[in-house]
Order: sequence, then C-alpha cells, then structure tokens
Amino acid sequence: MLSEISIIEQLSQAGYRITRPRRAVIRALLEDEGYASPSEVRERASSYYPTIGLVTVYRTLDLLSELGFVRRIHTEEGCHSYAAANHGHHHHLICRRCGAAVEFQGCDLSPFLARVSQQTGYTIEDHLLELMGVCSNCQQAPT
Amino acid sequence: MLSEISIIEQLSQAGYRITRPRRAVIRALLEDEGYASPSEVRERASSYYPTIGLVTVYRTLDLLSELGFVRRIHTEEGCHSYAAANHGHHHHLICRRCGAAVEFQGCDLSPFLARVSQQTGYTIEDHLLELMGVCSNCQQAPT
DNA sequence: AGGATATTGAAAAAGGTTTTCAGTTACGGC
DNA sequence: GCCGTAACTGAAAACCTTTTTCAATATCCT
Repeated sequence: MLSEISIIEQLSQAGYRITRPRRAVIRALLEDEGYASPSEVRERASSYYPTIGLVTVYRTLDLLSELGFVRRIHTEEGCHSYAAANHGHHHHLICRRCGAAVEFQGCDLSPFLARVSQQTGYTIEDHLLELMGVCSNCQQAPT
Repeated sequence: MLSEISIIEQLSQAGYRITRPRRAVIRALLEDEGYASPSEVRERASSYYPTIGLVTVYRTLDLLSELGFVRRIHTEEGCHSYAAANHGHHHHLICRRCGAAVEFQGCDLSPFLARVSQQTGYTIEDHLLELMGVCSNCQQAPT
C-alpha cells in the first residue's frame, strides 16, 4: 500500500532530495482519498508547510506522476486534478458526490481489446479507463 | 452515420441558427478523422470561412459537444482536443502516430463493471474509456 | 561542520480560455 | 422579397492556469 514512508524512501533511492515541501505535498495527497487540483493540493499541503509555493506543488506533482505515485484524474469539469495511485496497472473509480477516488483491481480487458483490435486493424497499446459513480457513504447520505 | 447535413438539420431543429462559421467548424471536424485542438479546428475551418474567430470555434465546439456530435479526446499531452462522434455509446480509439480517432462498437463492459461495483460498494454510473494504439496505415509505414 | 548542487519561491512570461460588447447575420413574419 | 428581432460573431480585454527565470535556500554527502 501507499505510505508516506515508502514514497519518501523511493524518492530518495531515485536520487531526489527529501525536502519539507515535498513531504507536505505527499501528505496532502495521502490524507484525503479525493482527487485535487494543484491549487487544492497546495492548500492542503500548506497546513504541513505554510510557505509552500504553487510552483513547487506543480513540480512535485510532475515528479510524483513520473514516478507513478500519482495519477491524473479526468473529469467532465477538467483534467488537471491528481489522486494518489499505487504502482502497477490500476484505474480510478470516482465518486461524483464527494470526489473520493479509489483504485480498483482486476482490470482484465484483454478479450475486449482483442476484439476491438480485430475489428479495427489497430494494434492497441494502452488504455485510459475511469469509472464514475457514487460511493457507499454517499449512497446512504440524503441527496 | 455522421454527415454535415444531418448535423445541420438537428441543430436547426433544436432552435440554433445555421451560420457560416458553424458550418465551417462542422466541415472541419468531419473532413479529417483525427482529433484537433480548438486552434487546429480554427485553422481547418478557416478554409471554409476565412474570417472565423477562435472564440466562435470555442463556442461551436461547446455547442456540438453538448449535443453529442463531438467528443473531447484525452491524451497524455492534454485534454483539449475534439473529435467527431456518433450518437449513442461509443468510445474512441486513437492512433499515436497519425492521431486518427475512430469510434468502435461493442463496448460491453457490464460484467466487468458489475464486478467492480460489488468489490467497492460504489454504484457505477458512467465510464471514460479511450484506447491508444497504432492504426493499420501507420503500422505499414516505416517508423 | 562545510561545500557542491538540487530545490525552492517570487516575479515575470507565456499560453489558453472566457467575458464583454458593438456590429452583423439568420430567419420568421409580413 | 423585405423588415425587424434576436441570435450570433469577432476583436479586444480580462482572466486563470501553467511555465520559465533566477537569486536565495536547504539537503545531503564527505
């Protein structure tokens, strides 16, 4: 699972310095399972490191994204939000009411992809899949 | 299938005026199966209506998008491009080399979605799916 | 502890999208 | 076919988000 410590360790092993702003961003991303835009991340992160600059948030999100700890979330409203992500092949399932973004397992689309490949003549190399719905908490809450 | 005439008719029936800039945008979108950003759409459209403004392209894309004739394409590089889209449930398959965006049929993910729903407790209402690969033309062309 | 250097943050630049508003155009009614 | 109304357009300005620049700072190795 995703923890601050393991991310920090891997960052360090990859040759990056462990700075307070980076720690703050990582905590901000892990403390909430919802997705967040750069400026929302900054707001959350500023409770761990008040003087953090938005530029640093952008750079840290880029970095975490390259290393696979974070993934961009695409919604109707925009595609500039991020959510914490485990390594490997995962996709996000997003609650429309509260914005919670959880990862789900078992995305085996291969039979489906094979069929599309045959139909179209394309080779299929990658896919973008996101599910939108309502989480169990929000289902119980009054609308 | 998607044709300029049918789109025009439906626009008109929905109470929108058929203007030359709108026609130009529609043609621009239909003439090329690749996806295009607003400014690319403008460039294409300007061969049908040279003085078309970028603002109008934005507004027309919004309109066509609401009416379902156009769909936003999400790529690694950005999420502000559009491709023509048929009505109903379709998804795009995008060529990484030439940018062709074709729609494919037969997206029956229901068994898969049911499983995820059970696993997570979410109700699943919608999904975003895009496939990336290489079209048959580009497979044959030298890299 | 000290030094090399990656990192930071403020400001400025850049880029893309939206708003405003006066002029124009489409289209229904005559 | 012409007129009048209202939708539509496009230039400019406003707006917002993201990127670049650069001097100051903080990290981490020795």
